[in-house]
Amino acid sequence: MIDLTGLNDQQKEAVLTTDGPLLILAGAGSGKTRVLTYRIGYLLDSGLSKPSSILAVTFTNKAAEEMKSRVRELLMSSDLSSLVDEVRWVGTFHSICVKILKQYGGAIGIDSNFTIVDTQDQQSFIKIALDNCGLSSKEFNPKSILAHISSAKSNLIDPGEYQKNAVEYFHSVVAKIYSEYQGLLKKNNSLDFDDLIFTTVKLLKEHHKVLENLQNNFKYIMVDEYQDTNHSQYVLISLLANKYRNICCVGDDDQSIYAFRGANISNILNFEKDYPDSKVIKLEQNYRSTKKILQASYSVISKNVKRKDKKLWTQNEEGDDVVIYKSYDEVDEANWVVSKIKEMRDRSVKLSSIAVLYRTNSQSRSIEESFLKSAIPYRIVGGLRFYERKEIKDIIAYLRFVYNPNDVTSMIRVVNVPRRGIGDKSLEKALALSNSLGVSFGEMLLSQESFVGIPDKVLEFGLLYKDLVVNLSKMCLKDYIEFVIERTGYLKMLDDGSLESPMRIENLKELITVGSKYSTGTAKQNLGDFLEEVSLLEGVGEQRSDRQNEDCVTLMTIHSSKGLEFDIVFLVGMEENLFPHSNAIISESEMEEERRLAYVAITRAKKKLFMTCVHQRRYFGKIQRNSVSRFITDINPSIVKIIDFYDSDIENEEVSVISDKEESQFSKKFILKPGQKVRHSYFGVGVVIKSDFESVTIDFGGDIGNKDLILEYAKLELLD
DNA sequence: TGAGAACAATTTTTT
DNA sequence: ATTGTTCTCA
Ligand SMILES: Nc1ncnc2c1ncn2[C@@H]1O[C@H](COP(=O)(O)OP(=O)(O)OP(=O)(O)O)[C@@H](O)[C@H]1O
Repeated sequence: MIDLTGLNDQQKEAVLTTDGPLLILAGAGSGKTRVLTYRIGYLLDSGLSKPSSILAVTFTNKAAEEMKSRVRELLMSSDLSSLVDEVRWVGTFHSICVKILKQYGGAIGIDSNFTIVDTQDQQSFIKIALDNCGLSSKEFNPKSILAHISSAKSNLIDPGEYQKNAVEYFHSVVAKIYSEYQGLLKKNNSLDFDDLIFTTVKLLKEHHKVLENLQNNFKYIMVDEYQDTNHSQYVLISLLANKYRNICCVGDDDQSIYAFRGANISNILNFEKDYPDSKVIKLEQNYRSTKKILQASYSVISKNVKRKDKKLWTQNEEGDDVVIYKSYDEVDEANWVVSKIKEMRDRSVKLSSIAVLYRTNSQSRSIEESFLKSAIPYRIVGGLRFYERKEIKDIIAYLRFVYNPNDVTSMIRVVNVPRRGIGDKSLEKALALSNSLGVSFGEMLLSQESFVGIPDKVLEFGLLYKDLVVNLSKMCLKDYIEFVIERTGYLKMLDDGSLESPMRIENLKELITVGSKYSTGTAKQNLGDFLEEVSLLEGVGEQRSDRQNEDCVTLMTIHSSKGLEFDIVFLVGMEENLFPHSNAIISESEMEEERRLAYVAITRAKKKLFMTCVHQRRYFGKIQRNSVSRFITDINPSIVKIIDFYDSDIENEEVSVISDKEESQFSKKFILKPGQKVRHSYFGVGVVIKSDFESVTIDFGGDIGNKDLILEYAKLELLD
């Protein structure tokens, strides 16, 4: 039995409103995901639906994972554990579309063993496309072209239509490349991320049978984080829901943070127009955070002008002040965070209840280094992604070529890795041969005896390929991956005693671990599923067995933290130009998105929130100074406690906190004249060069030289 | 063909 | 600052 007593009245209503269109519009931590989870549980428990008739989608892997695990937990504790494995249609938009395309894609000429190309592959294809069109990739930035194509695809615009709409010269170039690019993908039996959705929509629109089939199957559809859907995803959902109209969308317009990749808030704002018979439920009680954290989040989000005001309340306790640490540089910042975490660990706080969040992936570097030194276990989500690492991509390329003898792209990637003396010339010759004979490159290698004119070195590679193919059905996937790494000479190549080699070998071991999940059946049977999992980037690298269950701190971008919650959150790099990011500051709408992002970040915290900013930070190897983020100064000072870096060496930092307004007010009154001698507690004695109301430049002489300080925080002592 | 030099890009966020 | 990409020459 599903126990609904853990829900408030509105939540209960949302769970029990099973039929007809339903929109749940609610702020952070108000239990939206909880409602979805219980709704799934209730649908199953009441017998209203079979597990396979429920479709629940969201946008990020992390959020999908969260939803899956919450559903599993609920079912396990409600005597419904037998159904857990049957709830199959819970996942990201992309993974759902892959499932649909694998099954029905044939109708529009999609081979069921298609590969999904990642960003790097996409860029190579664009470069080739440019080349084929006689255009230079110097003149036309491949990234920019890709961005245009991607946005076209999320709006369901195909190359032909794009061409028609093109006004500027650049657009017509994009149109040409777009068309060429699609041709290349097709030839390689590949789809990119945007294609997964676009193609599925096309399939549903063009093949009524398939659409009907799926419409009949998905009796209940639920979408989490609906504010993040783009046009193509919106159309997809509308199509699927059009029969039963039992569609439940959940979201929060204040948490829309993916507009940069085409997400459209009007999808959620227009829900009531799309479904005039819909019911709208608002949830206003926050169950996650303390009063102070909630207040901080409100003072940030309420500054957005293009926003429907909604206010959350909570019965949770007042909680502690938001602690702000102003550090010297990113190393100091990281060390401070780690030292705080150490203190907490010593007070037996669970590390898994702690998260460090940042705006950009690059910030994880300094934090990670500090963690490594301190030996505190941590886990980085996303970032320099596992699957993007060269060694992983290389082995995957071998596997793909084995799986699909047509996959020339993968073959080209590894044919000479490690070095086999196969250069452009030999390769071109061999490729031309297979092309002219109309056989796949793989087939040609396998029956090489029957072909003349293959270069010697390529023949040798062919023997290796043959061996790989033959062994595919002889062992399980885990052993097979190991075999490939060994047999191709890849391991030997890596093991060259260089600095990175142990790390790379470690990564390959991790890949083998991912493969070990497929323990039943041969590699031949599982390779397809494995490759699909890997290309959907579903948390590879986090599945490492030794890390999975270990109690460790989570490091991730704010974007990937959406939908999650932690007792303790550290928000690092709270500086102007970093967060809000410099690229966003010029545009009003992007600025609002940054602010929503800050709102998401703050509302991840349940009990304690720390924010840090630095005095100076290395950026492209250069030192940059930025002022404190507006998202810090927007918070009501009465719930904030500030700690400055030069005090932190002193034993008890709590004592030296400047929290009274009087004190900071007082220091603000100083207007320093050039030539004034001052003493700074960190840099020592110096001479003022120039000063205004807020900041001061001081020459400390020697190695330190000129420093720009913020008057308010640099507690300066005047000397005569 | 491969090694090394010269050069360019990288750091906004995800699938 | 670091890493990857392209160019040049032996
Ligand atoms: N009625 C309730 N009673 C007790 N706890 C609740 C209740 N509703 C939600 N919670 C708790 O509040 C927290 C936030 O819930 P949930 O993650 O579902 O919110 P959300 O609205 O999805 O948040 P977000 O918008 O940030 O994703 C969870 O820890 C959940 O267990």
